[in-house]
Amino acid sequence: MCQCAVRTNTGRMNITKKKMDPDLRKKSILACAKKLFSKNGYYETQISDIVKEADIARGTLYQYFKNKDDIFETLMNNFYRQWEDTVSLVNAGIDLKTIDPVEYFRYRVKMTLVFFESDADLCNIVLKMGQGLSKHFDSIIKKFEKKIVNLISGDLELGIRNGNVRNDLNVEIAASLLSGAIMRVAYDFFAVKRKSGQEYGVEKITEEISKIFTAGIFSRNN
Amino acid sequence: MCQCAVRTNTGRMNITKKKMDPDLRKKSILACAKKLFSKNGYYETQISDIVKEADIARGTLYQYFKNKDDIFETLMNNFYRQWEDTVSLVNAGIDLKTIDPVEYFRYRVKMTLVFFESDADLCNIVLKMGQGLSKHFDSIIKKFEKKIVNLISGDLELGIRNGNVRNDLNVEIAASLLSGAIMRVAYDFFAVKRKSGQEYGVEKITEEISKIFTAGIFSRNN
Amino acid sequence: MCQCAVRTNTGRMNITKKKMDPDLRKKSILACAKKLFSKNGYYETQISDIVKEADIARGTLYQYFKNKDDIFETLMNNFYRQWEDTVSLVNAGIDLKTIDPVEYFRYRVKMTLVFFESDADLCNIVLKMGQGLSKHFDSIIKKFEKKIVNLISGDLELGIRNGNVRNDLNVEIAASLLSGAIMRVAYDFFAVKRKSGQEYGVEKITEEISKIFTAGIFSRNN
Amino acid sequence: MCQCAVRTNTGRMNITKKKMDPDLRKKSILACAKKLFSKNGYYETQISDIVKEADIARGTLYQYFKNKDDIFETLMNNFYRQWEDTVSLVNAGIDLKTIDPVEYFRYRVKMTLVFFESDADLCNIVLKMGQGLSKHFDSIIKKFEKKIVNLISGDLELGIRNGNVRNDLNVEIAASLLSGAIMRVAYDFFAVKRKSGQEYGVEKITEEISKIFTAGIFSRNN
DNA sequence: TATGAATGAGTATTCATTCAT
DNA sequence: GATGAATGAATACTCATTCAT
Repeated sequence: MCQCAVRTNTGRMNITKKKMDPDLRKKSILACAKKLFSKNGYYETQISDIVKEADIARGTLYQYFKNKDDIFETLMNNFYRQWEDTVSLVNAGIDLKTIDPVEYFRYRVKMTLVFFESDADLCNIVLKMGQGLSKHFDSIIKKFEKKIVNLISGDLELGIRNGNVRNDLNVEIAASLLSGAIMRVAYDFFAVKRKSGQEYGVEKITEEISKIFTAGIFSRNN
Repeated sequence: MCQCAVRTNTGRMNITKKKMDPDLRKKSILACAKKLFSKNGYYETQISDIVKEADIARGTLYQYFKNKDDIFETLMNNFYRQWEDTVSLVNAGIDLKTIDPVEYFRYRVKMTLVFFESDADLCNIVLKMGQGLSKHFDSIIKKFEKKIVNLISGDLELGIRNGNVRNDLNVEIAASLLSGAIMRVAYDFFAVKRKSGQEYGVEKITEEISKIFTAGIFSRNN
Repeated sequence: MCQCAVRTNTGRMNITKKKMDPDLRKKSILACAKKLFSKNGYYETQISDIVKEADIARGTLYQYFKNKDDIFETLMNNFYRQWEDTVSLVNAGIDLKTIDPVEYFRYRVKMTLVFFESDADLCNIVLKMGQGLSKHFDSIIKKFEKKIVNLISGDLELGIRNGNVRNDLNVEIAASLLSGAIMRVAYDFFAVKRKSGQEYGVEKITEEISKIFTAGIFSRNN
Repeated sequence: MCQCAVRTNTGRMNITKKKMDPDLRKKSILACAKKLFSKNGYYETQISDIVKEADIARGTLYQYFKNKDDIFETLMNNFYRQWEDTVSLVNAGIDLKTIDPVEYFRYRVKMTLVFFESDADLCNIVLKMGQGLSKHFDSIIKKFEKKIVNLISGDLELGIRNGNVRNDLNVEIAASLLSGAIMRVAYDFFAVKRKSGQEYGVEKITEEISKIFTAGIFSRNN
């Protein structure tokens, strides 16, 4: 159960009123929904589950959200905004002029992982269900997918212009590859809790990813 | 209030019945289902859609499949079997003793892409919906995911033992990364038809992936 | 081919909704179901019949009962409980020490008939469909059947010990016989409305049954 | 599986032809149906079950019977005819003029039990499902029920006229009671195999039933 | 005559949404 | 605002019966 429900028992027999700041209530519903969507997916999560988890009445939910889709969309938009904030260079005070390109790549990877690590449920929803949802959500998902690929493409093209990235690199393919690689690692190591094997932190994983893409996998003599 | 009808007979009456070889019919249903699952996902594909697409009666479908899940599972298992066949080294007559390690890596990547390219719908289903489905399908999906990661891990470990792969590579992370990278590229370039941009063939993409992982992304001086 | 509609909203729109005390509603559904099961049997009673009879929406029924079986089981359990209450000696303040054995037999018979007479529908369901239902209900039916036979057996054995019942009576056969006899009479005279012939009340029938069995079961000195 | 199927394998691959005397085939289907109706009841017995049990094709069944009801009706009518034969006095060469009334009662009871014992399945169907079936079968069931009650009533009235049965006996109630008693005993001891307790034969049970009813029904001088 | 693939009306059940209280 | 009983279109699945082979 969500811990966010404040109960103010005013009635006597079977009416239990709960007064809560609308903003908090909305957040609480979102939190519960996120948890359930993450665990069971969009289709296997029922309104009644969310309502139970949030400890509110069925009807109450509809005072905060137009419908089930609205909840999901809100979650996705939040995700999108947070992701933009996290990976933004501006917020970090990075100076493109002075930063070392490999350092720069490492930074991007790290921030992406940091973001995913910070909210396993949200990350789980996006990475797991990604594109398996109805046409309805396509636009939102696609927006995010495009953004991430564009970001990577931009970085790669910049690198090529600066001579830091080899100029025969196919940016389109590389961007697709990088986004798949990083998101999959994030999913495997942060979204689903690893049953066996060592747990790695963001630093360690960032390091490995950087090394692979920086120098490749094979020994130098190849 | 109640008409109390003893089940009225419902057999068809005056429309010509087309009998078909059961094997063909099953395949036909599977083909239609695959197309629709690929297009609309599992949850948004209705039995009635499949039945309409296959141009059969509702009941006919249930003579071939226990239920909706059964259809999907069959599809997934087919996918799994075909994938194993395609990427198998044995079938290709590869000799691990003599093959060049980079060549070997290129071969693995290529066969995976070949496989995904050969059946865009099947590939779409697996890559798109991957883990976003009900708990029900977890075992099948997980089996495939595990298999692909194990395969990559095995290859990497072999490479390390042979001195072809740098021995400080974290195999666990690298395997996750590689599977994500390759499957994402397959999805982007084969499953969803690219709206804009150039179309690349398997050869071209294999080449790019190999280059990135063989030597890294950055220029040698890094 | 497929319209791919994301579940359209289906809540009611413009018809006045009558809210009812849940307890009353449940009782009302049960009453309607009882009536229909009695009239048409379990298999020939459709959920849609019950829903029509109760003047509620399809979905409403499922807020009160898990499924069709659940309704039937509830009815049977109610029956069972009511029967126990009715035939219980405790409730009637009977003193086994002082009561005349024939009087005692008469009392048992009478209370059973009283019970069956009080609810023709319930009695009809049990007596009519008795053992002809699916394996599902076996346990409930069997429980009742066993209970009634045990009750009679117990009475007979007590009678034998007290010297009131002839000691060469085969209790097993007699108990089966008595339960069949009494329940059949109850069914013939209370459950199905007699088309022709005289209507008898509980008193009259009790009297007749007692007369027939008294001489055959009890010791001569009675 | 029914043992009645004669297989004449003429085809080679997947067509198996069985030629059988139409009368035998019909009997075989009836035997299988009886077994299944007895075990699972009318509604829980599927055509596909019967067909499997009889080891014939679905369509073949419909060459022998109009529909499912037809099979059941045939079974019921057979039952009815056999019962009439068994309990008929004529067949037994009984002389009403000379037979002792108690002996006569005992004979009736015994023949009824003999009949039920001879075919546990048929007996099970009738006794178990009795009146819990659809309106459709009502007429058949009712016919049998009425017949048995009439038979008993007739005997009792004759007894009264002859002074063998006490003249204050309520024939209507007694007939209902007797039919219920005897059929229940038949069901308990012959239709369902007794799990525990002693097994009694027809003689023993007839004896007990006679003893119980003799004293209560017949005039004291008997 | 035997077969069994095909049929489709019928049935139980679900669940997002509404609205009287 | 909060509640939760009521809604009913939608959906999966069944199974007696038919008929082309």
